[in-house]
Amino acid sequence: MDQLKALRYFCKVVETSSFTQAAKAYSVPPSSLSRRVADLEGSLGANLLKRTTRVVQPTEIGKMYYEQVQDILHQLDQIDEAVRSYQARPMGQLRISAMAGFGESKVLPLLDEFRTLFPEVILDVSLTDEVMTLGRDEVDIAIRGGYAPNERVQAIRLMDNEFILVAAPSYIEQMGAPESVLELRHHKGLYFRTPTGPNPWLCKIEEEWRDVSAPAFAISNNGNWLGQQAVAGKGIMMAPRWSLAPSLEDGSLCEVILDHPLHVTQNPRLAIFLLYQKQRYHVPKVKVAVDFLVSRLRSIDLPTMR
Amino acid sequence: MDQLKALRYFCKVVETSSFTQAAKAYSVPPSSLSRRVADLEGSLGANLLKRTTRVVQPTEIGKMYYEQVQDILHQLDQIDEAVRSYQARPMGQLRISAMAGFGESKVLPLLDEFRTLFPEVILDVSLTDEVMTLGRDEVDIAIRGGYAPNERVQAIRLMDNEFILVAAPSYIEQMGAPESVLELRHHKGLYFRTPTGPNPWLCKIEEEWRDVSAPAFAISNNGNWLGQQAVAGKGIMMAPRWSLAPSLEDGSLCEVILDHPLHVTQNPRLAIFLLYQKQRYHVPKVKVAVDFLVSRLRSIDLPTMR
DNA sequence: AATACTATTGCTATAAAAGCAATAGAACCG
DNA sequence: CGGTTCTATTGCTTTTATAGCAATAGTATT
Repeated sequence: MDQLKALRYFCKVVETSSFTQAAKAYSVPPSSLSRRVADLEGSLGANLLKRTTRVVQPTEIGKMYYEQVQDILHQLDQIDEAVRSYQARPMGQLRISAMAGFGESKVLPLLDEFRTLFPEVILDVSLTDEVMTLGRDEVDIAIRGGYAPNERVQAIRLMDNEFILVAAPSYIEQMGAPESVLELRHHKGLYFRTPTGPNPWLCKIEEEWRDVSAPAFAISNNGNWLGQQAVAGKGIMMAPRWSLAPSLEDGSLCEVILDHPLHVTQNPRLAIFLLYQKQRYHVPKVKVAVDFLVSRLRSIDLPTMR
Repeated sequence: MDQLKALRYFCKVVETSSFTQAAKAYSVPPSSLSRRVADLEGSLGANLLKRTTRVVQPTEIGKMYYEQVQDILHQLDQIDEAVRSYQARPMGQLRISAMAGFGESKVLPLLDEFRTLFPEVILDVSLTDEVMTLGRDEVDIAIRGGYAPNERVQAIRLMDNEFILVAAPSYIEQMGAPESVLELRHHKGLYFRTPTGPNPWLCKIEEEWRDVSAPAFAISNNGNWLGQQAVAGKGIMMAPRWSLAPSLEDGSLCEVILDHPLHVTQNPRLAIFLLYQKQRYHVPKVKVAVDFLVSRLRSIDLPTMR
């Protein structure tokens, strides 16, 4: 029995809830699927599908089997792709997902150079703060603020993601510079909205986390606009240090130092990571893109670091 | 082409470095293997093996392919076993690995009951502080002081593993009760040796970790013997709270409280976990054993908890 | 009750793998 | 250095298993 074929057939049947549909997908008669799946069930000694002539649905054990087998088939496909393309040139579609702000200011400017280096790689960059699932077929490379979700994913630390409090000189002149975190309640906060909600301002006072957010003047998921608001003296803002270099240099924004350090999460060492699947590193297009992005984005970090 | 068969053949060839040997393992002529592997290479468009008539060894890409394929085949086998045994009674050999001290005092006493409940399950318990690799075929259930090594392994917290400092009344009478961690240097330490070396005594003074171990009077990997030494007033000892309930109750040992809390690792919330592979939870023997051990060992925890 | 769609089964044709014997290449040994 | 032995591969035949088709039986829908 060609077990692998049987597994593929079985999965397709589960996905389409139909032998006929699944058969069409593989361009074979439904009888073939019926036989292969029956073989599979026979060799396992368990019924995987509840079948009436009208409805096909997996049994409890069938569901479990499907979940796991599907994952395995997916892994196999990936390995095959890796080997198949191993000795080929970097080419084909490459999907990159990056956090909106970081992607726009740091990643996009690099892509022209990348395209001249590897013209056969077609880039598909999506900037979003939604969390994409690496591992399913959707994304080749992700740039995120989180660690690796599992051991099949490699995470490379690109740079710190330390958030600092900034405001325009005009704002400070008008409102006065806060010196204590408790004074923030009398200020105007500009908040970045993540998919999980606006980022609060936290600080640890005597081993206890407290939310010392200022009243919100504006909330947006668009960092640029928030930055403009801050520069215009509309409010005070927590933003990642890497995004502030130009504004701090030309003096349009100043860092505000308080009695307690301010954070946006309880996680102490926030950082930005580049994520990819280890299995796929040997696919040429993935390899060159990972290496390129890591080399370029790590070098950006150097002047910011201390 | 039966791809799965080809993969199995390929792996066996890599493992034995020989088509002939691999063929024997599957009781088929070597020509079959040669053809299947050749097919595989054809479909991948890559040479997996360097072959002379005398030596067979994987190419660079072949090695990579082997590693990954082997893992996948292993997963498949496990899933199949889970499904095959799904509706069977709990039976067969079940391997449990537990930390020596905890296993002896907490796990072994339960096994008679387990055996009467599930007489067809043959228990194979190994007590060792060496770290066993769950995931390879060696162990079904492990009881350890660490978290899950990857997302395929489920970890269930059984109880705290807080270490406290204890000594016999006679020892305290003779040596005096230490009040500060810095006084420990004038005491006699009894140390438990883990595979990574004797457990030092650490404490955090002003955000800084310091080793405040007493000079060693005795070191052993046998907790029982160390306990006897402590009861005999030979020295002072750091031991997990769960192991001390009897001694503390009958007064043969007393807890020693110092100015700073003492630890044996920098990890703050030490605990004991039961580990098993999620994939295998549906294998009846594994399921009943996990459920049994968790229910029994968690209930032990209750009187110790606060 | 008739219709339309479904999964399954019996049968035949076809494709693929197994098995065997023969061949060619590589190391070993006297 | 030539013979021996063990190896992987290849040509050919037999055997097995799958594909493909047509017919059947079952289940919803109208």
